[in-house]
Amino acid sequence: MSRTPAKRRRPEARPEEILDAALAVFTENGFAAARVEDIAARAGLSKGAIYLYFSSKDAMLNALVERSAGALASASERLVASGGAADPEAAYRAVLTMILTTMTDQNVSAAPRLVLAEAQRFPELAAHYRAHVIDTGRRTMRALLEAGVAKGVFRPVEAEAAMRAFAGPVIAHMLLTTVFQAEDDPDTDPADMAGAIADIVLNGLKPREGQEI
Amino acid sequence: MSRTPAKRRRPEARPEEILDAALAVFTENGFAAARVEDIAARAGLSKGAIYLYFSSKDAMLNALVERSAGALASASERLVASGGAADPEAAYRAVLTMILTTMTDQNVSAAPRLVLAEAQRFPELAAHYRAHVIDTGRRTMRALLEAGVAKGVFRPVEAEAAMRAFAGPVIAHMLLTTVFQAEDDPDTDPADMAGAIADIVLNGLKPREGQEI
Amino acid sequence: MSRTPAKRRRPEARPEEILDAALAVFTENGFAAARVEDIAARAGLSKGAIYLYFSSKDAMLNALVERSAGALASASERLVASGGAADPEAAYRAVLTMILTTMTDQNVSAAPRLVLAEAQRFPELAAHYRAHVIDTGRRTMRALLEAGVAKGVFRPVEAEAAMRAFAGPVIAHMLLTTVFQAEDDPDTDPADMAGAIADIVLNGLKPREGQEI
Amino acid sequence: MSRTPAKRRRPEARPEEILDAALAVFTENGFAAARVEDIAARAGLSKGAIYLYFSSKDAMLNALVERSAGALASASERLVASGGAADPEAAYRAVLTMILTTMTDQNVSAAPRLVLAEAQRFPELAAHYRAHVIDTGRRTMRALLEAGVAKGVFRPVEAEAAMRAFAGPVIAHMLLTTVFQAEDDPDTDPADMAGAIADIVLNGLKPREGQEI
DNA sequence: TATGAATGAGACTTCATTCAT
DNA sequence: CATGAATGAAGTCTCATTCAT
Repeated sequence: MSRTPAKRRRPEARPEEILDAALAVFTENGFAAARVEDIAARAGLSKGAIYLYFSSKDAMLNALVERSAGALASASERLVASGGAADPEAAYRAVLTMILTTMTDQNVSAAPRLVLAEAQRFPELAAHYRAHVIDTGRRTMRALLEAGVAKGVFRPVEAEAAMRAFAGPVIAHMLLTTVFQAEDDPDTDPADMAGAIADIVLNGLKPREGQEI
Repeated sequence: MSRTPAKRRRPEARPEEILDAALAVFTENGFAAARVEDIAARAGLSKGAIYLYFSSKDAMLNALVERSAGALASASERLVASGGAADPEAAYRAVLTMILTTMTDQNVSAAPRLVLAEAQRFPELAAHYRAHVIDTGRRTMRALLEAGVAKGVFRPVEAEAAMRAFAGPVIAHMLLTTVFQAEDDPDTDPADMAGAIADIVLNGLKPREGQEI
Repeated sequence: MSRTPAKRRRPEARPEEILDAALAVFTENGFAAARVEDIAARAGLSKGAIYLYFSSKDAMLNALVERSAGALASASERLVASGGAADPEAAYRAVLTMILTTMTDQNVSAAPRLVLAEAQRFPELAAHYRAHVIDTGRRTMRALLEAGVAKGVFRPVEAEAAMRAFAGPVIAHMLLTTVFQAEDDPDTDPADMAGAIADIVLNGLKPREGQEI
Repeated sequence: MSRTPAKRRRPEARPEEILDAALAVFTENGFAAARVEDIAARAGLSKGAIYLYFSSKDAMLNALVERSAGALASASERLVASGGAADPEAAYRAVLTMILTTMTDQNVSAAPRLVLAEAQRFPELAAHYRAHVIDTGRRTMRALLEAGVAKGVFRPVEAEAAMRAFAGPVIAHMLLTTVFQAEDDPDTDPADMAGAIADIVLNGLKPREGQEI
């Protein structure tokens, strides 16, 4: 008459697991339409247990975004450090390839997409992302650009425009391969796509003879 | 078994007015969190009156997206037509300037941003936008690109990559100036930004001597 | 540029037409779920016009029931008058045949069924029907019974029981052939059914030899 | 994004309690006009709790009717079994007395009355009752009748007519003592009434000398 | 008289959150 | 720590009723 042992839980990683579940449910249904109960079920917990780890649904969203922002920011920071100065062109290609490859993965792009979707409704969230992700990215690119100009491989261009030229294609690619993906879309290899985009953008930054600016 | 009444006249443009109100409320709060009553209030109507024009909240979203998609698609189509073939570079500059200028207006960018936000949750909506806006844009760009290659002012580049290079900066700019806008952000002139971006991208498409592909 | 003439209306009978429409819609959907707009449509009028003739939905129900009650009561009263005294047995057979034949018609039974359905919710309505229809019926039957007893063709039986024995089968038949009718139910001829029922009930009222009460 | 709480224990008989409450409210106001909140209040629960047990208001009505149909059908079946064959006349008297006694209780007659009221609007509901209650009753009566004919105590009469003669008075009595009851109505003892009705109906079924059919 | 746009109360249903166990 | 029954606020949608035309 004894019960089955049943799986023991590893309670240390609980919050992380919950956030994973929350991210999945949020991206699928949108934050407002996501039900805490679904998140709980996905995390293998009961509704009530969620509140032992997070004080509210909002708190989960915040934690999620912060986690994502932190990851992206530190990734970005690692990039500047890792010898971008030595060969800015190669660095840019590497960065682009890496980002496009990662972002093509639905799981990785989920958090940024979630931010995109909810930013309007939660300004603090947008602000956080802006402060951590966007500004870090901006610094990264600016550094890359300055290094390139210093080495003579890039023309001196307006930094904000360069930033849009750099980051825009990444966002476009992410959207086209996730939210706006059609079933019959041929899925291009992210690395190839990164290469092709880099060809255009880097070429666009090259100094042209007989050109002042 | 009794209620209270009220009055008002019907400017037969009601549906449009309601959609305008809906767009505003949806972008502000997100679709799920938007209350029909708020939309009604903004449209100067009572809750119930909304349902004389739209059968449901969902129907409003659909109508909204269709209206926006139609507008964008026809704008895009007009572009191909209007002598892009004659001077693809000038055409690209014109297009970019136009789009950036319009999209900087919160009211114009509202619908596309709404689609971005809700696409995940409403796949049919994403499909509609994809079929009408994205595919039309794709055709437009491809035509521009081919014209340029034919004239020898563009290198032959991978069309999908070019599309990301073309459209990406626009999206990036829109996001940076709307959702991720900080108060202390200097607001750059859209035309200047368009010019700067065009410099980079067009330069990136120029044939370079001693270059095969 | 002239408009078509369109059918002129006969405005005198309006209220009656509206009541007919109301009866149809009420029986179909129940009073609460019936929509004034549907009644109006059925009557060939606009929603608002209904209120020119009836002050409320409730008023229509009342008028309806009163009309039906009046008809039934006067029919019942005519019965007593029409020489029931001469041959009570024949009179009972005639009455039963008549009622069963009429009640088998969905349109005729509609009002009584409506009363049955709504009586609980509208006590005044039930009271009205009771005072006009049921009590008149009760008097009719009592007269029939007394005439029969006087002539020696009926035993003296408890009047209330006789009333249930008389009226009950009619109600049962009405319910079985309307609300509880199955498609594959053979539809018996009302006159035959009336005859068969009369056989049983009249036989039940006959004096039996060696029987005191 | 926040609510208030409360508590209570679950007597695991919740569904039954809710159905009892629902039956009361439905019969009082009719299904359409009944408010879930009132049902909840009568069951000692909050509005929301109802939906933990029933998925909708409709579901409650269905459950209610099924519960009632089951009870009536099994009661009816028990009757056939319990030696109706031995003495059909006594059996009929017993059945009639029992039913009239039970049905005079407002609580017992509530469900059938509800079905009567809503049958038109919910055909599946009528069909369910017909299949389970009416058909079972029909079989019961037919068995009783055949047993009586076999024993020579009943004349062979048309079964459908007999059914109406049997069941009709019960329905009539139920309606007269519930929905159409006047305050000043003397309330007759159900057993007496059953006896008086049985006298008439059974007498009506007796074979009469010099009678072929 | 007749229309039908408009109102707004109201009802069902959902779901974040709490707390007794 | 965990559960899940319970609460109740809130939101969508319906529809009786009114009134400007």
